[in-house]
Amino acid sequence: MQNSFTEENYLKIIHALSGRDGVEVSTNALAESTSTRAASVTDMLRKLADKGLIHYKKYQGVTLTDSGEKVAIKVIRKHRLWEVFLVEKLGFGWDEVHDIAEELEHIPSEVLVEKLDAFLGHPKFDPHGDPIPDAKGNLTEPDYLILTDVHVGEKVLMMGVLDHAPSFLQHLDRSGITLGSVLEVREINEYDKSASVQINGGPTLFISLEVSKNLLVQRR
Amino acid sequence: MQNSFTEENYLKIIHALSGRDGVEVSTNALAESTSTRAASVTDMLRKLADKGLIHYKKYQGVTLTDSGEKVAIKVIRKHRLWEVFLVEKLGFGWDEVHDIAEELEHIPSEVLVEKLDAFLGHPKFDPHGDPIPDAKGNLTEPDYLILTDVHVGEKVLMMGVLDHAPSFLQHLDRSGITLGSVLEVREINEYDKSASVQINGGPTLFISLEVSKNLLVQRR
DNA sequence: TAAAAAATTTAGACTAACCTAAAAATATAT
DNA sequence: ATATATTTTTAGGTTAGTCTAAATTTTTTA
Repeated sequence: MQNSFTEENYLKIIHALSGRDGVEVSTNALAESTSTRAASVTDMLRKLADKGLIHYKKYQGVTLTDSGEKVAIKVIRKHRLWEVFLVEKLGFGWDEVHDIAEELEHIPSEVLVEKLDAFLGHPKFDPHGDPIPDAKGNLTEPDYLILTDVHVGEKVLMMGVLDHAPSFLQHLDRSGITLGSVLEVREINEYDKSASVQINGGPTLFISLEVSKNLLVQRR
Repeated sequence: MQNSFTEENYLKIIHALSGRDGVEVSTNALAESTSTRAASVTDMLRKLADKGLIHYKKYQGVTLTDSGEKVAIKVIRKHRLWEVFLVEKLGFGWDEVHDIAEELEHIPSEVLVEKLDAFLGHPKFDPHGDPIPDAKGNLTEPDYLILTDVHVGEKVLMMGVLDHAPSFLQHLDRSGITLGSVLEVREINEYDKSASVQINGGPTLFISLEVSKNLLVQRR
């Protein structure tokens, strides 16, 4: 049986909120993320549970079943592949593609996804550095550091972002920080934890804690 | 205001059934084309009329208003551009793309369409030879002949198909007939109007009236 | 041109996905 | 440990798009 646009969105969001360790997701958290009311979420959870896509006991929160996880990962694969297409082929900025990919991710057709993947050269990461699940549904989150965990003097490689908000991404653009940038932490301000960071051996700039918390990096 | 997936489909189908001269389309014809019942069509027509997208008087059939025409042509533009993408970039066959394009055509975003158009090199025709409306909504149907109107001895260029059914397109593939093929009518059978046609100066084959009726060609 | 047939619309219902308001269960705090 | 606050569910409603069955209008035919 085929899942609806809405069902796919719930599964995707449960996957995201559930995290790597598959922790229970609350009704309210889902209401927040789906921009609906808790009562509507309860309706949908009953439906998803009936279809065997989630584990649901009243008042206890939900987790994905294996079958629900499979669906969620397929949606994520499609979302991230379309984002690569939009940026690499159509020339969109990384701050512009989320909403469009949000629509494209629900286009059904296995063969479309596989042909798109091949056309794009089987990319491993999307324009925000998020890993793209393979055709079999294997999704391995690389264990990056957050910039706040980097010590003064260390040089790291910019690998991804946690916040995908256009305003955040545009801020990075204005700072000259993109995927692959080399960041050297020069100084950390004791008072507000802001950092002085040298970008690609060039200009040094101040990065607020808020920004640091959303930058995923890799040592060396 | 934004039109729904379903509304867009009705407008697109009314456009198709209405033809160049904008003739009235009947409720039953729409029921047939949308795979719904006449009663459902009536409901939708009232809604589209309320939105000013169609001219509708009870029992009299419908035509598009200027505003409805605009929406229909935008959908057609998207459908045909996505078909070009699927065939030219992803390597689908012309017999495989209709259903996928049927989904993609409803993805909203003006800028997506324009970037896609540019990426594809502003194509004028889709993989079935149908003209692609430009960004301003100008759609000029070229006046092709149907193969049945071609006389014995004439050489024509294969420009498009009227039937988009996969089985028909696959039949053409097997016959070696594609867009751009040169067809020379050698003989027309008086009895069943089947034709002997030489393809690209090579093999000559028999083409039934049913097939001839669906081939759009141009004198050269 | 009246009767029969066909096409269309109306009436009343259904499902998916949402809502508000109220009730029930769980969590927190004194 | 009980009262209060928070979270979640239930109950009952709404809208878009569909349905069937019945009523109405238009078209065809005799």
